[in-house]
Amino acid sequence: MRADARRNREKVLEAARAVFAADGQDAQMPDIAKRAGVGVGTVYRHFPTKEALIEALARDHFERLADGAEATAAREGDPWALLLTLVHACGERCANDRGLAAAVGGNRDILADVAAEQHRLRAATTSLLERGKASGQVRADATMDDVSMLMCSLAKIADMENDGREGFSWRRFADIAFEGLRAR
Amino acid sequence: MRADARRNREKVLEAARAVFAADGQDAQMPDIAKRAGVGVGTVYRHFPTKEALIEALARDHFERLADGAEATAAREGDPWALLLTLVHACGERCANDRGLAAAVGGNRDILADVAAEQHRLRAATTSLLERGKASGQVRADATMDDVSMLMCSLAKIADMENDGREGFSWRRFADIAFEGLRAR
DNA sequence: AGGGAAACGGACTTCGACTTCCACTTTACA
DNA sequence: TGTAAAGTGGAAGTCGAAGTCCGTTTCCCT
Repeated sequence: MRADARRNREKVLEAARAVFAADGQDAQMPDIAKRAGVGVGTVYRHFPTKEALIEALARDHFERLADGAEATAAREGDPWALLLTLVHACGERCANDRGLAAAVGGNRDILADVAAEQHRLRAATTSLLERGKASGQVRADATMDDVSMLMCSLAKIADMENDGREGFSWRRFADIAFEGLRAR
Repeated sequence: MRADARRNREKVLEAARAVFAADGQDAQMPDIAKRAGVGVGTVYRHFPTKEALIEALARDHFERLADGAEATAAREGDPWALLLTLVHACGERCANDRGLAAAVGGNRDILADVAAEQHRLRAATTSLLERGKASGQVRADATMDDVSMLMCSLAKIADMENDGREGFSWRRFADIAFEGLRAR
């Protein structure tokens, strides 16, 4: 691959990240091209469709999420606090990136393309969840899917907060909903 | 208004209800017209834009939600159970109607148009919330917005469940997240 | 009954997005 | 340096969905 091509590919990815972060899934290709300082043709040379571009970004995002989750799961200490950390990290990222929020709460097509990363994320979360159950802090019937739902709903609330919905706070919501997983 | 016009208006509303329930916000106008057994021109005669049609349906939905909430709030008995009933009713309706789910979790334009109905819903919920606090079942710092966020997230989870997302269950999620409002 | 206004239907227009195409430019290599 | 292949830009093409228009039909009132 030619050097200028590789450079442009990076510029496109970088621009796409920014534009999708700001506008979510309905970011527009010409905007991305303009921001990258290239023509739309160049964008399409590197990513045959908009969906392919979204997928590349989604993979990137989920990789980071999974990395973060594995790092958190590897830490010593209070499982409850670590789980909360993990959930907060998800909220934080979704709040800063509407594209990610859309991907997390999004259609199954995209999620299928990042199945590997998703699996790592689930595995890390599950291990923390089990630790939490063992320590008696997490309710015994909690499942990975419960945490999944929590994360997805969190993505939605973060997105609505970004939309300017009064009184909405993803941090507040995360704290409350997460309490529902506590053993009693 | 002519009799046939009124009849057609009802047919359109009825069809729109069904199509939006099944397809959510991206239901298509020709589909609605076909289902109603009329031409698209007739649909546009009664509702100048797609948005106007959505708004009419949303108002209808929120009216029912508000009515249900007020009825629940007026009942005697355990405030906690009544609040849960109310939250479940919201989930149930969202699960049965993707249009409603989209409206609840949706853009502020639509919600602004049903401000009055939303206000009744909020008022009824608030009164139950206060009863719950007074009885010591609900955490003292809970707010109406917390319940709002819970309902919106519930709409999202119900929608994802309808999308066929494995392991997702709005009832399960409602129960868990709602527990987060319990006083400790 | 009959005339005129209201309503209807659905082909057509518009519009806004994604995507393609190709004349031109840049790079890499002999 | 010259040349062929790779890459570029952005105007034009395509496509799907919303919305319009007008000849035809239906209804209501006298």
